[in-house]
Amino acid sequence: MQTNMKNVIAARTQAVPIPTPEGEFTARYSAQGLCSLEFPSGGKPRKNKAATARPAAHIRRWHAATCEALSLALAGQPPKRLPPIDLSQGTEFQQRVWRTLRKISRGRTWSYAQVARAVGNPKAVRAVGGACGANPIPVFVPCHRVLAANRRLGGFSGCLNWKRALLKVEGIRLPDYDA
DNA sequence: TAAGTGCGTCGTT
DNA sequence: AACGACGCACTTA
Repeated sequence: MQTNMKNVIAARTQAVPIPTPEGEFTARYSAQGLCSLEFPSGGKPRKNKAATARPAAHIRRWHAATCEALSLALAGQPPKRLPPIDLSQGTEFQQRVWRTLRKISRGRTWSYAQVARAVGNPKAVRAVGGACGANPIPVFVPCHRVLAANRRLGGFSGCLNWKRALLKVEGIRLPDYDA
């Protein structure tokens, strides 16, 4: 994605921290809803980082849903409610992939090839991997449920341990050699 | 079986 | 034109 586009998005979105036992996630909201979720970075305590303005009421509502859903997800539980999900920043192909990922139910896994078939480009297997890597809302758009064909772990844009952890709390067993 | 190599394929940069 | 969060066929031990 072009950097200037990123800047535009950054300028029009609001970042809100989410403290969890696992560290501080960051949620970003556009006018349409939750547009990105970031894993805790390095574990910085976050100093007096330019105290962002108190979010508007509708964003506070969305954020409450996000926090609750994230907390549940980290425990392997389904969300009671979710904020609106804004995937509009992706390309056509990426959005097709991301929408497909949302259909993978909790506790199940698909292969990259399966996802490729589902989006109608059976041969675009590697491209699906690329789209997963570009997923702006991990956890809620469950790219961690996509494994390589041999049922090995495959990759993850964040640290692979997050993928392992999320699969684990969902009760998904991986071959020993991935442990 | 297990591990390694090579190559097709396709969206993105 | 180059690069992957892949998959598959095909060696080697």
